[in-house]
Formats: sequence, C-alpha cells, structure tokens
Amino acid sequence: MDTASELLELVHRISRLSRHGYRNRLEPLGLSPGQARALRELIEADRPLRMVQLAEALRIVPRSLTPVVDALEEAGLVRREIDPVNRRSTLVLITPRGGEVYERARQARREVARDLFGGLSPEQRERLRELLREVEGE
Amino acid sequence: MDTASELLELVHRISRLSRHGYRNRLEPLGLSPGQARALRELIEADRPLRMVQLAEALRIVPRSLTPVVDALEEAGLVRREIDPVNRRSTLVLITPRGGEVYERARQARREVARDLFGGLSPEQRERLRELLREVEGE
DNA sequence: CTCTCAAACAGAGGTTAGCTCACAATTCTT
DNA sequence: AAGAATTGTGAGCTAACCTCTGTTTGAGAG
Repeated sequence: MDTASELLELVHRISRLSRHGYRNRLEPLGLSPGQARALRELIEADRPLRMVQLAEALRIVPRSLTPVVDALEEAGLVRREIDPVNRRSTLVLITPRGGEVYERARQARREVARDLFGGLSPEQRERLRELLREVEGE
Repeated sequence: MDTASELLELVHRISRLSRHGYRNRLEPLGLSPGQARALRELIEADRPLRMVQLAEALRIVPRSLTPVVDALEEAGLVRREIDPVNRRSTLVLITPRGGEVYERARQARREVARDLFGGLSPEQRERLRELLREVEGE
C-alpha cells in the first residue's frame, strides 16, 4: 500500500475515533456533533447568520442544515427570526441558554482533543497542524 | 481555539473531503466506500474470513457488516459459505469478479489519495504518516 | 409598474454508516 | 446432559449527508 493510500486510511480511522469520543462527551448535553458545530459557527461569527451563510460555513447544503437548526431551536439554544431586510431569509440567533450550553460543548471538545492528540508533544501537534492545513488548503 | 481543537476540526474536514472524492470515484464501479474497504480487507487477508473477523478488521460490530456483505454478494463480488469447521460461522470469500473489481477500486483509491495528498512532498507525507500513526495509537 | 427570473427555505424521500437489543442455531464447558 | 457462550441476522434506531420540488419573496428588464 502506498503512503498516500495509507494516509487516507489513517484519516478515516482517526476521524471515526474522534467522532465517537465527541459524541460520547456531548451526549450529556443533548447535542450531536453536528449541532455543536453549528452552534460554534454561530458563536464564532458573533452575529446572527442566515441559513445559507451558516450552511456555507459548515460546508453543507442549506437543506441539510434545516434539521440541525430545528433540533437546536427545539432545545431552546437558538432562535429563528425572519430577516427584516430580506424576508426570504431566516436569521439564526443564539439564545442565552445556547451560549451557556456551548461553553460546555467547548469544554467537551477540548477534552476529546486532549484524549486524541494528548500523546503528541506541542511541537508535534504544531507540525501536524501545518501538514493538515496544507492538505485541506487546495 | 487551541491547537488540539483545531486538529479535530481539520481531521473532520479532510475526512469528509476524502470520503466525498472516494465516493465519486467508486460510483462507476457500483461500490460504496464501506464496501470497497470490506473488499480490501478480504484481499489483504488473502483467505476467506468469518463475519466476526472481517468486522473486527473493519472496526465495526458484526451486525453492521451484514448489509455490506449482502450488497457485495448481490453484486457477485463475494460469496458466503458456511464454515465447515464451525457451522455457526459464515466464511466470506472473494469471487474472481470481486478480485477484478477490487483492482479498479484500488486504482480509484490511489487517485483520491493523490488528489488529496499530492500537494505534499514525499517527506511531508512520511512525516504526516508518522504523526497520524502516533495519534491512532498503532 | 408589471412580469419574469432568481434566491431562500422547507417538504418529501433516499443513502451510507454506524448502533442496540433480541433470538435461533450451534458449539463449548462442566 | 445441561447451561453458557458464540455467531450471524431480523427489527428498528440515529446522524449526517444528498437531491428534487414547491412556495414565498425580492430584484432587475422592459
């Protein structure tokens, strides 16, 4: 097996490991990894986003975002609001409760990251980050 | 965002990219990535495997393997056979056609790997491999 | 100012890749 | 011989994606 193919396999496995750990740690919060990611994009944007914008940030098609936001809204973590300047659009806003839950989700993510990458030295992590950015960047 | 958390995100994105590319390239062969992986484990084992063994190689529970093997059998790429030495067990065997299709799947995988990791020098790929192996915990 | 076209979202329905729990057949242990 | 464990699968669930359609709304052409 050539190196590149092995890399493919390694990425697949590590991604599965991380999803698994993430899911477990988020479970007590009632969040799925996808929901946590959506919440994070909203927090990081630091302003309400339209569905299309949020979908783009998550690199999914808008239709796939609908059930994610449905669940978050159901849980009272975000709110939908019609965009006053363009009534076709829906703005997604974080509620105070959403902010609180996100803080805990962030903590969970840090723990997973430590579980997974804690075996590497800071220098190794930095090198890994550079390499992966390179891979993602084209 | 700390480095470890960013690594989590990068792995997630790259894994999605690779799955996507892999799926596209396998589509003409009528294979899903999971089916291709099962085929590969069988080929690499170079002997018939029991369901449990194959599931273990793929790191999934046996129940999840059943529909994968169903599809491969349906397509005539593998055959199920009762293990003569233990009639509870099912052996999964590759058919000649399975071997042929796998050759093309392997080619597809190499192409995806090149698309994804082709931007790295051989030394970078090697370093990346070492780091990811470390993370996976051999 | 209307008329058409495009954008934004959600309904309906599909796929892959997992999971658990329950159960029948078989084999192993005592 | 009886009880316990192993093996595979039926039934049924979830997450995370997708496409195709249809409705509402906005924006630009004439």
